[in-house]
Amino acid sequence: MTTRDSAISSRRGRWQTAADVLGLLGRQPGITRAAVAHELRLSSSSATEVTARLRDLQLLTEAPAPSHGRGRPTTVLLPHPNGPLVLAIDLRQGNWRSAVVSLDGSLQDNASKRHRSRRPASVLTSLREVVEHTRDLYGDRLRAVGLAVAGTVRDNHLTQATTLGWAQVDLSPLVAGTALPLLAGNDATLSGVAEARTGAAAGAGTALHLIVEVGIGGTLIVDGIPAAGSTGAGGEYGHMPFGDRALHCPCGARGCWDLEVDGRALARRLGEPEPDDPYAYAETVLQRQDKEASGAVATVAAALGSGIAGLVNAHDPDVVTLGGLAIPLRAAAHMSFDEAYREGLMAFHRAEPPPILDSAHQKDGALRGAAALGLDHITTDAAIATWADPHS
Amino acid sequence: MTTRDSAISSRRGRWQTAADVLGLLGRQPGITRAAVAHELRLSSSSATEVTARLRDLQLLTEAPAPSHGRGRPTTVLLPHPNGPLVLAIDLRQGNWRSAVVSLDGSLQDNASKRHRSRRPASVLTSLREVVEHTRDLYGDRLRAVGLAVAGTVRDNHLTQATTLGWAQVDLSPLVAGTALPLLAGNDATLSGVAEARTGAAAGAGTALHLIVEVGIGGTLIVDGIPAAGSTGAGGEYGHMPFGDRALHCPCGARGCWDLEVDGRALARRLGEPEPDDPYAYAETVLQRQDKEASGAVATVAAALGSGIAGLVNAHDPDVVTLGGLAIPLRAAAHMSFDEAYREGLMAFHRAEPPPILDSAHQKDGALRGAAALGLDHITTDAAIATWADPHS
DNA sequence: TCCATTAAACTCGTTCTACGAGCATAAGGT
DNA sequence: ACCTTATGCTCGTAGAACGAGTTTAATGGA
Repeated sequence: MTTRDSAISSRRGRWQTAADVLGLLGRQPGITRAAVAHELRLSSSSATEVTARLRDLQLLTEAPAPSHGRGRPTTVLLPHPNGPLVLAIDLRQGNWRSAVVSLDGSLQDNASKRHRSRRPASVLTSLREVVEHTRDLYGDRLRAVGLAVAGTVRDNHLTQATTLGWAQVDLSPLVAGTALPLLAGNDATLSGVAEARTGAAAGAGTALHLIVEVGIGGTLIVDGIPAAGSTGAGGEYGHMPFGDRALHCPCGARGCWDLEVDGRALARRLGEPEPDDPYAYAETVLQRQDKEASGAVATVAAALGSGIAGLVNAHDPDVVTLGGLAIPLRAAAHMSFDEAYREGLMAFHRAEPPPILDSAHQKDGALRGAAALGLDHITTDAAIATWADPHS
Repeated sequence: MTTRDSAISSRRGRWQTAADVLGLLGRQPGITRAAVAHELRLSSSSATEVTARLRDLQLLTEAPAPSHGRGRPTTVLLPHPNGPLVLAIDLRQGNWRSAVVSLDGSLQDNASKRHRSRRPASVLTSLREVVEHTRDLYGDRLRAVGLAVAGTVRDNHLTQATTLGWAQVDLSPLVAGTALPLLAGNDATLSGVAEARTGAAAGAGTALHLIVEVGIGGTLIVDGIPAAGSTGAGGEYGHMPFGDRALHCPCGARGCWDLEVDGRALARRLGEPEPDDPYAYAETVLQRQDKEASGAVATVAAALGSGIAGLVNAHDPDVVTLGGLAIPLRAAAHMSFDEAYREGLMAFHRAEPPPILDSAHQKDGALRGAAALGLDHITTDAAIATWADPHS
């Protein structure tokens, strides 16, 4: 009992306040030291102490802040040039993107590449090279890898990835041999996290994020944390039975909302066969000016608006953010969308319906969400303790 | 948008560990001191210290625990006979119930009374008498009042309460003059909290709780915390458009799930007029043995099962718990319910569908949830500090 | 019966975060 | 120049949690 295996945590919460400061730095880049002290309710002496410790550890640096009115000027907290980094990767259907991220969430060394082959082994090898290259470049400064994938992730295994056409893929080879922790998550979930942390839903207690690509994905985010569910499959709003029960969904259920809001729905309305690439198909339909196309778009936009209303009734979010095709879809048929949204709301919500905003990060969302996942990992109490004393 | 200035300050306060211990006492009544130390990862010296402090403050007492095998026996932690108490109240349509709750969540002094008049002023006066009587009985030991109401609550104001027929009622008169904090919440939400803490969903990371009474209410609970939404209206699953869009719901929207799963739906299926009391009507239909009734029950049970499947697809809960009429409804038409549930699930979930369990607390759920709300309030760092030094 | 074994509680000295009080500092305003 | 204001710094203290070592109260075998 005396020799407890708690070698990791010398003392509980020892670096907790330091972790909070670094977390704030990621959520509000460029925040001043005085603002940090105010937000975390620290006394000025504590702020002095914690920043001094973080400076000593090469976790952050300070630069003079532009002064506002009287009083001694404060400093802006910035990530240290030798500070820890995270590699963020967004694995998409046709390509991947990566970036190296510092504690303030800023992206450097952006890279991207189309898949030569879409087979898991090939893609993972390609990504592993990125990881190793980054590792060679930054050495011990690189502390974690955050990964966004278009699929359901649980314990670093893909359990479901219909868009990629993968199944049961172990993602851990990505970091095998590097001793780097891999933090993987669903792309829609992570883009929602990015919106809630630093995007259009920043500051919202409850935020709902929805992305239309092929079908619809999304996530409910409460206080910055996504409701990931038991197996990481939380946020599959596309498979709520909002639609026509006569329609069979590839998922096995019937009447899925998925089938009403994407390129497949547009094709059905236009009497055309199901497109191979529903995303590209939807983009072409959205560019057409004819009456038929705009009618189909209006119908689909209405299905989107009415479903969102149902989710707003259920979750009562502060704000809803949209990504992917949902943005041009709404823009192309604002009237139909708004009407369906309002009519689907309970009277209770109609006086002040939650605003529906276009996502601020757009295509960067998933990458920034992956970055946030990685940063969360390296700004924990335990991770800072390890950084402070690697031999502990 | 709500600003979350307090969400950030997760700093460990002076009494934080003591608060954690008391919180554990409420979740696992009868827990031993050794188990607490193990769960909170405290060293034995810390456990000694924290229990000693809590004993000195008359927050808990210790009793010898039955020994299991060798070794020095540990003690069971029990609420102190002079320790703090919470008054829990469940305000229902026709009556109210109350109980005095100690730190282990046990209910004493149970009371209940039918409303003489259903008008807000009359009911609130009646409840105020309960509060004052309890206050007189227990003095300073009474620290908070937890209240469950069948309506939407925000900042201790009822903003919506169709079953009670109330609107915009300020609940604070209940505690006016007593300086007691009032913690009010929705009854469905709170019964879900009770299930997640100490009931059928205990230990679940993500739990979905659904209650059918008149319409359907519920809540999504992540790590013991309900997703209350922006204005406290989270969990209104009854107003998702799972149903027939031709049907108008009193809420203003169309096709609400609400209309498919309660007494009103049964009446519609049976070709009868809408009942005045859909709950009682449903109970009589459930007792009928004829073919027509069982057909209607099967249809309604299927609507319930299929909607739950949609919510499971969306939230991926570890477990679903049922309350109210949902329990006899499922029992009466298990086949229809199960079939609709399975068919509505995505293939992904079919291998291992989340279990759907009857609630453990049944009619006590809301009361126990109100108790949990109150206990949460008095087991915070700040509340313990005030208890320790009332003059601070 | 006695004693080794075991798990847990207790004691003591140490570490270290956060704080309060008081002082110093760097701006803007008058 | 001098006051005002907001902020940062220094120093001493409080007190929670810890590690190491010791004690205690049970079981179970010799």
